[in-house]
Amino acid sequence: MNKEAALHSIVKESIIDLIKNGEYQTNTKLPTEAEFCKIYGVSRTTVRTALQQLNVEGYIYRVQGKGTFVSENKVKQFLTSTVEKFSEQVTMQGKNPSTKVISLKVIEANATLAKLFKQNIGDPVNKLERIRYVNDIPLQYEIAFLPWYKTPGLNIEACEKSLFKVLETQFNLKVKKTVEHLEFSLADDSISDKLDVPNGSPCFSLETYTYENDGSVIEFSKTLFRGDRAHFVIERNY
Amino acid sequence: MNKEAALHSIVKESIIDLIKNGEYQTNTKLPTEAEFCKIYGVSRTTVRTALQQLNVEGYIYRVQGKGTFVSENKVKQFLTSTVEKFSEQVTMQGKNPSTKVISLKVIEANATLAKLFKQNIGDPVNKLERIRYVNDIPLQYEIAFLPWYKTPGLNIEACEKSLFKVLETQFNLKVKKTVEHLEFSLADDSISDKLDVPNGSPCFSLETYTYENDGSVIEFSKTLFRGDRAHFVIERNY
DNA sequence: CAGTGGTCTAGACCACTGG
DNA sequence: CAGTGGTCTAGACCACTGG
Repeated sequence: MNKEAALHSIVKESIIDLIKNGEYQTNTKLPTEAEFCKIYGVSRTTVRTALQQLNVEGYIYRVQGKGTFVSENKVKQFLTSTVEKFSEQVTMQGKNPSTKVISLKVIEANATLAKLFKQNIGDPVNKLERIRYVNDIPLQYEIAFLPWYKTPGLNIEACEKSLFKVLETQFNLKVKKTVEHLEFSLADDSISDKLDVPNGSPCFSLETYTYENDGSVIEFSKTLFRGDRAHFVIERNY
Repeated sequence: MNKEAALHSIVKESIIDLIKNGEYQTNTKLPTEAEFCKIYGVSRTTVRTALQQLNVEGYIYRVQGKGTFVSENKVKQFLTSTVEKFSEQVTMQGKNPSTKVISLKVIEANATLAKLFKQNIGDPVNKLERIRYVNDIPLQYEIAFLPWYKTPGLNIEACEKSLFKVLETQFNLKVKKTVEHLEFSLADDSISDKLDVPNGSPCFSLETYTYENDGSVIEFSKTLFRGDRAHFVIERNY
């Protein structure tokens, strides 16, 4: 189903692995572009494409005239990857993540969901409720909606891990864009119960729209974070 | 002082201008890569570099086999550009932005600032306090610190506009990276007074570290947003 | 000065779109 | 099938770094 990965992706993933395995240590110098060309047997353009992406994603930094270096192994809680990399991020902070699926059911689309997914009212939609814990204390409560025709047979086991990974491997859906809205809100009865906080506690409300290549929405989710335990880090390279 | 802009930057800025002027309308097709090559008399690589950046920044979207299109003119409140593009963002939402400089003074670096800017304790640091209003209602209160040796003679008039623009044009400092920390906080006496909200009102606290090319910090700021009026949108393209 | 990343060119082949 | 963006190569010149 999947076409072969592009060369620059292979180079990129390979370098990420080497960084994670400790082959390339933090703040040490990576091979030069010319050396990478030889190592992987590809052109400089291909190496540069890989390195540019690693730079944007924060793995490396580059200094003209000096070289390319491995970034510090800091915790990068990109807002845009809260769904995708929850477990990994928490683990990197030396804590223990877990996910509990509250429910996974197929519901009928209401007017809002029908419009969002370009379906008709009453068409089937997967509704997934999850709570995520860090060291067994609840951090976030999440409700996700996915149109059934794009994600038939979504199963609970897969949802206990990464939803994004499931979309890509099981349904061959490639995420092109995400738009997130972050606001302040207060825990109501239902939320305070799920996050184990008093009614009226401060929370972050994060609504996420996930788009496919063709511009259609493949996921809409609403996540509530405990205000006393959530901390977002946004890092951007220019 | 500034070296000449790269060709791809010139192409990029030119296309942004044409979009803003309405030459290229929302959701219509842009010229093809080949056409841009002819228009600007540059290679396809140069055109693609420009278009790739425009894609990441949300100006355009691309569909293989079809073409390149102008994105919808939505409000993009990138968290990372709250400082830089405050006025522009607010204006796009049809509202009236204003900035009031509370104070601009030179203080002596304490231990934290000294360490951050790699200076000695007691070295001079610019301290800038501002309040930003939308339709004359306060939205955010900001304290920014900039090491004096990098920003000598910073003046109040410049600070009423864009600090980032001043850094670039007046001091020739190019921003390479920003790291922002977003947390929940409650307004204390001082803040509640400045933002005109009751003591204990919910706020967003956003701490920003701004880095130069060589990895040194050129700005540290702490901004408090009114929780009842702030709404962040984070958009990312893949 | 040699080493290294930044910019740019010209050209080739591919995958996807839509008639 | 022609048109269009995606990937890749080989090669050139430049700006910046640090001995």
